[in-house]
Amino acid sequence: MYILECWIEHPVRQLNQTFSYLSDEPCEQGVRVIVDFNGRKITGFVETCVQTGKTPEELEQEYGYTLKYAEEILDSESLLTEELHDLAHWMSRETLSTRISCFQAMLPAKIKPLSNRREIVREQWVTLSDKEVSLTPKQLEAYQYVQNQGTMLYSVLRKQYPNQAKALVEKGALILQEKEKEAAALSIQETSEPLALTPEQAQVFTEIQASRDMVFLLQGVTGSGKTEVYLQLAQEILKQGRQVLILVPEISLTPQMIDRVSSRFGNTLAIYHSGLNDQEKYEQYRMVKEKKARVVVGTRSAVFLPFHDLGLIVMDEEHDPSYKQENQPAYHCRDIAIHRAQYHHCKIVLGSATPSLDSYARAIRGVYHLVTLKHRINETLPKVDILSLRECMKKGQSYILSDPLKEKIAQRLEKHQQVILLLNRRGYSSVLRCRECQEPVICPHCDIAMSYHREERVMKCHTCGTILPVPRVCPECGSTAGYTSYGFGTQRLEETLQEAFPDARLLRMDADTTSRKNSHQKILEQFGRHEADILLGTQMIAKGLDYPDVTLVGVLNGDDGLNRTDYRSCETTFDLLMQAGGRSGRAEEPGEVVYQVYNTDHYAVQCAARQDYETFFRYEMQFRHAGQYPPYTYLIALTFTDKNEKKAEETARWYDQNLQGEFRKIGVISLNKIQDRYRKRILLKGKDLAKMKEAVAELLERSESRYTKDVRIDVNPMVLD
DNA sequence: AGCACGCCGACT
DNA sequence: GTCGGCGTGCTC
Repeated sequence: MYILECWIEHPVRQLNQTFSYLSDEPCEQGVRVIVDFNGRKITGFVETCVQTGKTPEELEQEYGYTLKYAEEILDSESLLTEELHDLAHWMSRETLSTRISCFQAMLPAKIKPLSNRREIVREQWVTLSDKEVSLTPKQLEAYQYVQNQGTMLYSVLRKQYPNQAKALVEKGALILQEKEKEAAALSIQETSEPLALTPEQAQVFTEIQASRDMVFLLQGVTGSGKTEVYLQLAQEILKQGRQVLILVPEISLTPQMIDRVSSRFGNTLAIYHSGLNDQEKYEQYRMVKEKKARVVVGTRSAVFLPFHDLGLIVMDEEHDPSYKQENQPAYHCRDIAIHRAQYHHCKIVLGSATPSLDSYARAIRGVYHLVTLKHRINETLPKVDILSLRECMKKGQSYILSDPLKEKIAQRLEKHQQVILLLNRRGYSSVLRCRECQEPVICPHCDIAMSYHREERVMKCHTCGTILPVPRVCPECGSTAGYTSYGFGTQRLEETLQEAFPDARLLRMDADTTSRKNSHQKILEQFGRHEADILLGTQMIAKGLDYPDVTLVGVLNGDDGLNRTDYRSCETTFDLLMQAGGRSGRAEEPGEVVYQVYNTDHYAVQCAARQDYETFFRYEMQFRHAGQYPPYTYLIALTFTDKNEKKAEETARWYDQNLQGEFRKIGVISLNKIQDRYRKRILLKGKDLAKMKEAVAELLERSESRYTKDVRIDVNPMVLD
């Protein structure tokens, strides 16, 4: 008899412990079992399996309760390597989340320990049997068809010989076997040869190669050729027979990165991202596990793939916020990647034009090895114009599209060149305010102003998705005076542009036009084929795009982000402006960039215009120091939600009173209500993250269940809203 | 989270 | 008298 210690599939913090079950059969750590848990059949995840000679009665004496038998063992071998198992343990301590939630985050949906998981797709294959049977001429033909193939899919045979296939199996001439569906290997020809490195690239390449350090921060201005350095480093690792992981922020937004990697490494490549369905993810997972995939390009979740022998991890655009998972477990992909690199004794290259302040500060302190690419390949920096919207509006110009920008767009259109316009706000106008009382229309479920979408003539809440008609009567003051619009979004911009340039072909890209699968790629490909003159959209178009015909990039309301209260708002604004600058003039034509902003003198705007990361870094670090924000301190955010505002408040206060340690407590702060749930937050700020985590973990441990549910914990939060 | 147990209001 | 409201507690 065996005793299985199992983690139970359960979202509740209180149940972050193993439960013991009996089994007559042994099994490995990391297999799933079906168990009866308080009358429900749910999935468990085996932590240990220990043989015992004791009888059930003796065990009952020892445990103080009756152990149940596990009802079914689902897997014959562990779903996780030892490394990944330990990683889950480490991750749950780092992120203060439950063990089962970590396992779930690491495994593809098909094999997650989830009770409602869907089945792994199996398919039927036929092979020849050695049995001698008499066949009709047509059956013989079908038999020989299989003989030629050796083995083949039953479904394919049926299509070819619909009347013979079944008979052959029934006669015993063919044997039917079930197999797990395998991913079709990508059949891409390896077409592209390594490019010659510039002296600067070569210097960086050899510095990384020769160094014995593990973590590298590659800071390179946009267009300096970081990708080629990654690819050549990867090439070296592949020669040694080891695997390479290339992490990117969002696959659909970086099609050009995929193209380059796949044309270089061809069919040893696996691509892993959220756009794949469950079966596709599972197939890629197995490709990695069986070492069929040597190079993997993937988003955040690809950092958990079961590599055996990683030789290199590359994390492109390391500052990108999509590397941080906002759901529990709220992990940062960078931390996981570095942890895995340690295990595999391999190098990890964090690359960015605008590294996160945390990473750059670490690089300066020598924790990471800093390498830089200061020059663009074509040696031309884009010319950046900072246009003051204040000035333009004083002259009575449009606050959407100023005259100088309009002028520049007209010039490009005349020359049949392309223009990209960035505006970080979708919809038509950001808010509608009552003409009488000036109150905006607020979402009934969230404390957030709704935005007006002109095409559908409705109000939308961008937080919860609620859609409402424009109210005829102001709910605040009862006036029927109507509304005035303030601010503007991508829809309004599109309209203004079309009026100004009736002949221009426009493409809009934002969350409203890209809701369907692959619509990102379609829009980008269309633009790439020059089927449109102007691409306008939210920041999703600011990432790694590289179109030779684009000679003008405009950022509208580029400093909008500075108005946010978040401590990172300058960093994100700077990043947006820098990325925008990098999009223009990457080929022969000189590029031009226009920032249409209110705060022309702000250091984030000024430094971005000069593509000057170092100066921005120095300014921003002063600000962070003054406010004692990261990277000078560490933060842990605890958010409490409840439909009942008093309950949320009460729970938050309980934590506020009971959390003790060497850190400051900021709160209790009321956040916006979202989807009818009130949110309260406490922020811990301190110098010793380990001690802060310990204090929170210890309090969670001794809390009653009413205090541990609906608590969201975020260690090193990226956004504080 | 579910599901059972438990103690007070509106019904046959 | 009982059916059922959902507060509270437990899950090997």
